[in-house]
Amino acid sequence: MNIRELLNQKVQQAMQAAGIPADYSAHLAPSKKAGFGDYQANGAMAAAKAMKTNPRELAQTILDNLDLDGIAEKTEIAGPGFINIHLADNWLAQQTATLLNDPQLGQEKVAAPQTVVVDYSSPNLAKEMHVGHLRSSIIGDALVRALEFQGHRVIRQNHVGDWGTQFGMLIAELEDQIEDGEAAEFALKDLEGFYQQSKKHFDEDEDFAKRARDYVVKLQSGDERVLGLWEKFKRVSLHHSEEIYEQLNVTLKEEDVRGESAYNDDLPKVVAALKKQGLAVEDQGAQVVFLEELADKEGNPSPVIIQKQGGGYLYATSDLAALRYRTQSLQADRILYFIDARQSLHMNQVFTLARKAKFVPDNVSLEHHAFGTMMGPDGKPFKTRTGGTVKLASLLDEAVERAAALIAAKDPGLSEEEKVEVAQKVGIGAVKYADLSKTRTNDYIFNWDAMLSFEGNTAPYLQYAYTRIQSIFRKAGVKPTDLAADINIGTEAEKALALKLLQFPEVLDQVTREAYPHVLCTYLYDVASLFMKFYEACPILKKDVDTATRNSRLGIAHVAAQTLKTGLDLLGIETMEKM
RNA sequence: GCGCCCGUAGCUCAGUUGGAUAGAGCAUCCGCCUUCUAAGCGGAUGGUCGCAGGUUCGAAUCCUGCCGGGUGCGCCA
Repeated sequence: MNIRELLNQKVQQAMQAAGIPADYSAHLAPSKKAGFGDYQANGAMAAAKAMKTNPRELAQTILDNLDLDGIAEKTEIAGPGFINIHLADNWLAQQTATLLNDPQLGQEKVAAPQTVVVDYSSPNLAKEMHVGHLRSSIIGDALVRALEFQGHRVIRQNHVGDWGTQFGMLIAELEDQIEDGEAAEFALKDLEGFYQQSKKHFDEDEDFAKRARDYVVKLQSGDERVLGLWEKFKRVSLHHSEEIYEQLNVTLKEEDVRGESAYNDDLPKVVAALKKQGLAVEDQGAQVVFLEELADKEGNPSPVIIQKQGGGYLYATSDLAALRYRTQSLQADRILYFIDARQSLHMNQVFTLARKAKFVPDNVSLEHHAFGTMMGPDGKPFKTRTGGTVKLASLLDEAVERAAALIAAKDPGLSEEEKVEVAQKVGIGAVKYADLSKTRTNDYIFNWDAMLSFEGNTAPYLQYAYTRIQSIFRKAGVKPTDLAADINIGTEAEKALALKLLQFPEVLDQVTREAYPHVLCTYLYDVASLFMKFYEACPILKKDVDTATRNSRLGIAHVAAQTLKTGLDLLGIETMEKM
């Protein structure tokens, strides 16, 4: 049940019955102010303008044709031609009751599922994961979960950086250390340190550097021994990423990894295809495509190098190969990339070129969902005190430690085991929510105190709202599944909460359409706030509450809890029974 | 130089193909617990929506110019 869609259809029909051409939309939206009903249709004004008639009169004609019997208790025209719709309490109560035992919470599985390929996280295996990988990993994962919840077929693609010149250097270093008798796992325990060390050798030791360059060639020509060392390195580095995903509660698994190296065999084919089509031309010894589509003011086309002089390939080439794989082999209808905004030009070039070369059919949607940089509290890029890159692992550890300290200070009477669980879920949830709740396209300021303040629009506030409801059920000794599907709405607080709960599907629509998880965050915060108000205004277990009212309110509370739990789960944030 | 993103309350942020009196949280101030978790709720203060024009019934939103910040622009990924 999607209220917005239902009302939109009804108003749309009424508009057509009123003689308005079908291309004018009802422009239906939730009302912004309490006095303006629950939903408003703003389409009459634009239509009247085009038809050169009086907007209020046209709105009246639409109302005359609008049948909302049983759904709305009142419709009215306001201002220059707004149509305000006041939904009926009975209808809202009935609809809420249908959510009681519905794990989908009103979100029906889509009738025509799409195959959606989502490219996210994609760390460079040469180094340890750092804060720069956080946003892609958690925003991408939230979208993946939301799309699956709607019933789409989602294919995760972790396009890890596992190829390129730096691997020659890393393999040479690994070889040296293994000869010294160290196991690969031990040598690579500190991946970041290992990288620095190998870089140092490369810069300072000419023989080492020569060997490193030689290994790049051997790697590319398939030398078995070098390939073996490379595999060993990759396995350890991937294992490190998997540990991070597990702690972060990100759903990426080993089988979702398809790194750059997977496309090695396709790279010459991509170049050959582009040359054959006359798109790629030789320029200063390299193979270059000049895109007039992205030309500057003077008409200079935008160059994309797909093969270096000397024959090496670049990441534009492997991104093109990946696009071919995703459309041809994976049969994607939609491909989403969660990559830093700084790569916007690159993505634009790759998409433009892929279309031009017919690697991707017109009906496949290519979407770069960019995001800004993570800044420190001073507004500058987030770094350690010494100016180094912040490792993701230490950031997450610190989050859990800080959460544990707060729990210890509050002392809510939890067992040791519960404290560990709550610290984990609150700490990680706080970090993720702080990020997910901001519009992804902007840079965002990372601030420990704000995200863990346990007040306002934070993960702990939402988690707390959930535990409050669980506490009510524990106290009542009632299983939610035993509740009769009988809900009554008698107060403003109940109505406002019920209406909000029924809007879950329409919010998810927007989230997956625009790839904006912050919309879901705002929604869940509204749910939690409205529940808190309901909790204050509507006693449930107190003496003077009659059984019918008590059960109805338990029902509303249960749907609120499920909405919070499910919504947070779609964001990759866990809930707990007590905190 | 050119491209892309951004500029909203002291701070952090919302604002749904242009809609009604621009909204939250934090901070500050004032209230509310012997009764379902006060990690909560209610109220108050706080705005030239960067600046200037334009488009129209209507602009934070669209267009143009300027100011300020970020980021990117041929052989790294």
